[in-house]
Formats: sequence, C-alpha cells, structure tokens
Amino acid sequence: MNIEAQERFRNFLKNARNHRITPERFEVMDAALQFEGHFGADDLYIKMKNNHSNVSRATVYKTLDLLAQCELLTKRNFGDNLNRFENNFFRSNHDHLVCKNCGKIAEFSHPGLREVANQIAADLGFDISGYSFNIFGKCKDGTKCRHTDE
Amino acid sequence: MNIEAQERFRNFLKNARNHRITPERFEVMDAALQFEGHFGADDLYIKMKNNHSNVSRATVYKTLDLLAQCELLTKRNFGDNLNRFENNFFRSNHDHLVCKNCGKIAEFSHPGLREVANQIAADLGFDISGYSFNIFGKCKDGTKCRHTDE
DNA sequence: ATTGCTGCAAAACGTTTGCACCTAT
DNA sequence: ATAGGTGCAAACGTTTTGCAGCAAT
Repeated sequence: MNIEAQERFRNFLKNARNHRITPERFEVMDAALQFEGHFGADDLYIKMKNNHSNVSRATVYKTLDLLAQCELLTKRNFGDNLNRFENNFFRSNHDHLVCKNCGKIAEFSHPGLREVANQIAADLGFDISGYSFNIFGKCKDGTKCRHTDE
Repeated sequence: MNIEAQERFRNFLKNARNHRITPERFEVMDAALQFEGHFGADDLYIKMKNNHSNVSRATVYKTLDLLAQCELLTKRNFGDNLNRFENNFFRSNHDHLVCKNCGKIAEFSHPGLREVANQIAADLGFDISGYSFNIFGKCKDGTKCRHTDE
C-alpha cells in the first residue's frame, strides 16, 4: 500500500539477520498502518479476519513487534495490561493523557521531554531506546465520562 | 505494624462508602509495606502463603488496588503486562529507567516533571491524578545484562 | 438484618509456544 | 538444502469472577 513504509520494512528485514520477507508480514503491515488511533494486537487480528485474511494470530503478534522494532509502529502501554500499537510513520512523536473514568486518550507533545530523558539516561549509564510519559486523570467530557467520585 | 499507615488505610476505608475494615486487609497492608522494591500481586500472595497466611489470592489483588487508591502503594506498569506495586509511604515520588535486556530498574527523580504534568493536564482540561515517566534502554551492567545486538 | 468480604476454584484475558508443514533464501 | 515462517490449537501467566458461607456494620 504505502511504498515508503514497505521499503523501510523490507530493509529492516533484510538487514536484521535471519528475517525473511514474506507476504503475510506485509499484509499485517498494511492493515496496521491503516488502523486509526491505538489498537491492540487482537483488535487487528479480528479486523483482518473480518476482511477475510487468513493470517494467523501468532503471525500478527510477531509481526507487530517487528514493525515496532523498525519504528513504523509505536508500542504503548497505558497501565492496563494491554499492549497497544499506534502508527508512527505519518506522525511526529507525542505522549498521552489517559482518563481513568472513560478511557479517553488525549495526546500532547512537550518540547524538552526527549532531552530530559536523554540526559537522565546518560547520567545513569543507560543506552536509551525510548521513553514514555503518561498522565492519568479524569477528563471533563460530560458525554463520555461518568464522574464517579471514588 | 505501622501505626500511621494503618490509620490512613482505616480512614480511607471509612470514608469511601461501602468499604469494610477487615483483618485480612490489614494483613495485606502489612505484608505489602514490608516488601522491598517492586513486587507483583502474585509475588505478595506467594510470600504471604509461605508465611502461613491464609488470605486468598482474590483478597490480595483487591486489597492492593485499595492500597494504591489511598496512596500507600503506587501501582506501576513497565510495559510487560505485569502490574507492580511499590511502597509509597516512606519514600518520595520518583520515576524509572527500565533495562530492556535484563529487566533491571533504576530510579531517578527529576524536578519539574510534576509541574510539566500539571500544566499539560490543566491545558487539556483533565483533572490530574498522577503521571508516569518511564525511560527504556539498555544498562551497562556487564554482570546482569546480556547485550544482544537485536 | 443487611450487604460487603472472604476463600476457593474456575474462567477470562491477552499473549506465547509447540508442532508439523511450508517457503524464502 | 537449510533454517526461518506459517497456521492452528493448546498452554501460559496474570488477573477477575461466581458462588456460598461469613462477618462488619
């Protein structure tokens, strides 16, 4: 579908040792890049099944990790024991604000966070590969968000 | 065990509606506050079992969430589909650096992150309850950390 | 007396694995 | 020819749930 993304994935697979270029992997890539917003691996599997794909669940899970490794996707975790993926090809880096009531996810980007992360990693002797900044709270969206007063 | 913590938990249970004060809950509280470092709910359950407690797994899981709600514990998630808890009673707030190779977790605190989070939440109309800043990378601890070159 | 809590076991959930067959290299 | 990938189903580990009896209010 997307030539540039295909090219990046292909090169990633070629350069990583022992990775083969298969039609199934590109099928997963296409479906993943078409997904709007955040999605779980199983969401994608179901969606592909509904579209009459016969790529297996195992292949979907494995391929999504490969796509995250080559940074076509970003793997996110908002503290609910569910890995979510997000297109990282079209958009710039950003972080998330999660509503604990209704699950709504807002996005923001804050200049300087990257630099803070780099600095801390350097200070502590880590070879940084990424960071995640999640803010938790309750949104004020009356239509979606039941305000339990917990 | 710890009078001040007990008091806080007791008040939390009293003030929240429909929460009862039971011996099992304080048994879990004591065991949790004694745990050094990060622990999973099941870790605590096993440890209590080994100490001849007969509090059930269900009660441990439920009580840990209550303890996180009243901020005696902090619930963490480092993206590996496992909820970890950490004593939040004795220590000040801090964030984490996670080694993707060996799982080692380093801690840091960075002044200003709290303020950044507050500001962003305010801007986006969220009622903030907390934030998490995790940095991922590889540590340089030769003894623990196999440096696969992925 | 009410209704929340408990222990137990079973189920649920997302994810990973073992296997035999297949296919890219 | 080799070794990595595939689909399938079963297994995994963590967490949640249904239930009958129990206990805090």
